[in-house]
Amino acid sequence: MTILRVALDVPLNRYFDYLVADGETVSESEVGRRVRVPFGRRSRIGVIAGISEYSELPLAQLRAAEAILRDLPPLPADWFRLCEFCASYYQTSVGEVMLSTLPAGLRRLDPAKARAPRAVKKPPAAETPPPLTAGQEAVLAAIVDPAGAAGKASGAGFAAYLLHGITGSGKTEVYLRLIERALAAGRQALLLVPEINLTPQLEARVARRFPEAGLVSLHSELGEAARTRNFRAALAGEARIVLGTRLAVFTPLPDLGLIVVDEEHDASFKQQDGLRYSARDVAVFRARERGVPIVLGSATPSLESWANAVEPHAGARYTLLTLAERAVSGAALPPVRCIDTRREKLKDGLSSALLSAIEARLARGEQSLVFINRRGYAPVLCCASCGWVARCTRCTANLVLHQSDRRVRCHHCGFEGHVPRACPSCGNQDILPFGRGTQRIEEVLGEHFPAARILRVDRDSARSRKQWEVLAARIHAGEADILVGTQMLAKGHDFPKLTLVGAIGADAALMAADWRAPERLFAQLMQVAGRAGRAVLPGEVLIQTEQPQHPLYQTLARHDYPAFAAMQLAERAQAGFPPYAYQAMLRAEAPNMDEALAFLAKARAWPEAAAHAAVMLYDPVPMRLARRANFERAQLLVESPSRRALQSFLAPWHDAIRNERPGKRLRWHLEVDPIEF
DNA sequence: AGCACGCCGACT
DNA sequence: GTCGGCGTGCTC
Repeated sequence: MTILRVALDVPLNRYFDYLVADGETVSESEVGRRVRVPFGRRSRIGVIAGISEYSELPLAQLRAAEAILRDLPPLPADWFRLCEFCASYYQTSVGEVMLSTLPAGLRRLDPAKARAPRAVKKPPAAETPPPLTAGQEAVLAAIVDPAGAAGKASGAGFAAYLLHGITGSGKTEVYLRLIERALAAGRQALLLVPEINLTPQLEARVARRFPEAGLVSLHSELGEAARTRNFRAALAGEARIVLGTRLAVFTPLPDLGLIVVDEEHDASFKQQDGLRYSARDVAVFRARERGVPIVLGSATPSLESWANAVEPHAGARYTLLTLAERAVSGAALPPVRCIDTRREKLKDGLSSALLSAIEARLARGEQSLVFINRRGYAPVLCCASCGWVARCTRCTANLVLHQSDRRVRCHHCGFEGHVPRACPSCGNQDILPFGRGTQRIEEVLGEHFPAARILRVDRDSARSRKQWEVLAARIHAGEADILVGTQMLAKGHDFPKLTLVGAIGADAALMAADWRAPERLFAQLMQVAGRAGRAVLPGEVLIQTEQPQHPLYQTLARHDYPAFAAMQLAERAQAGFPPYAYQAMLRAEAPNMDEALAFLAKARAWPEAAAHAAVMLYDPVPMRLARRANFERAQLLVESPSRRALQSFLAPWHDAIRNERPGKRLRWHLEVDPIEF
């Protein structure tokens, strides 16, 4: 008797056994194919995870599979191991991992007729690679040649490298050379990037360099058909290079020989809903499991990765490689200077030093960038006479004034409303904006420099990839003198005429309750500072701050990431925070805070918790944004110095919570390795 | 997760 | 009298 063991998209962590349909012959080679099966009263698409002679259930309870779908090559064995690892590590079911990482087109009951793949447009000439710098040569020499690992036993070729390269040091060229080696050895390469929308030129560059490699990209903005097509090409081995965002880490690659994670510190590698995984961590597991090298690159590595590379007790899990020089000769790192804003009265948030620096750029026909990580006009709208503040009725948050379209918006739930003419509380007409966002800075700069062409770049002005590309093209064409923008502007693009970066409002991150805020701020400022003077023109970075002596700014001014990281790691070690502890977060949301807290308290009181001595459960507390979209939210932190101990606690605990069957109005989830608090 | 079944309150 | 609330249980 042949039994199909099928993974299905249900939160039950087991496979489901099916009989083979009449007349079907099934062999071991069907493992990895999709299958349509009856489940409950409807049909579903599953994946054949195994074939067996026996079932634990009486045969009479088994139903027959409806059809095995043979439109794709079977998913490979290492893809199953990857999904199984993720299911167990992130406390979800195998079926959910497997099915949720397939493109929607492959989960369809009625498979759309596969259109013939469009002929791949081959880019014109393959371009000549630029000569390598000494630093790049050294880095490449230190990385085990994937070709050497080819054909060896599983695990033999694994090595993890942390490539710490300052902005403009030519990390991308290193990636390209490594990809070249992998391709030459007949292997596939997987290149993960944080947000492909912001880096269309990277895709173009890879395509130009490897016109024969059938490069495909995989990211969430891709249409369903294109995503299915690209997934298929990767699985069939036709695409030799896959470039994608976090979801691409699950792409089946039969000849995988190299993984690169660019900007590995970036928070967008962490999926924040559904299956809450870290694509960077999954990538490292995958490389180890497949026995291939992985390179994590960043100018400001995550402290987790940094510790893995430099901490003696981490046993040098990663090999640290450094690119300390900019690749373009003469393009030095821009000097970074703090402007002490305690010494002068600011004009609408801008210091005279920053204003005159912008003025000098205008006079020379160069571009300036003002970085402020807050969109909208003003974060607070307040009545001058009674103190009323515009608040979101559904969230514990203030409404943000968006002057450009005279609306107020909640940045957490999407609520939108008119700007009130008068104070709803006392009727006073003086409703005033407090604080500054990109729109207000844009306005203020317009008043100071009426002749300047100012361009604002934030999630409001660049909603889609297309809009952002149009803006980027205008900046490149020199159609803007001053750019005002959020974090968005810090990524990807090089603007040759940009020689001044001014950062305002950065201090907010120093006061933040989130202990990861300094790490993020340092990375953001380093990244945005890297926009200045990337070509021949020298650049300059000015940071407005009330704490110019702060070690974060001091190390930043010296471009000394290692010193900053050492400082942060010392603080983390002292406080017992990651990477010196492993964490999981149980979150609950309900119409009432009491319900959410009661649920967590019950979970905390799980009797068997006492048996896990190495695991510590904190008290349930309301989240910082305690109410969002009419749900009261609370969380419970679980922590252990041992990842293994945490894992062995989580699995039975998670089961116990699931069996509790909390009320219908309560939603909860467990997140492993949370990064947001 | 869906989607059944099943047992108690306010409506044509 | 029944329409519908959500508690409980199952899915190979």
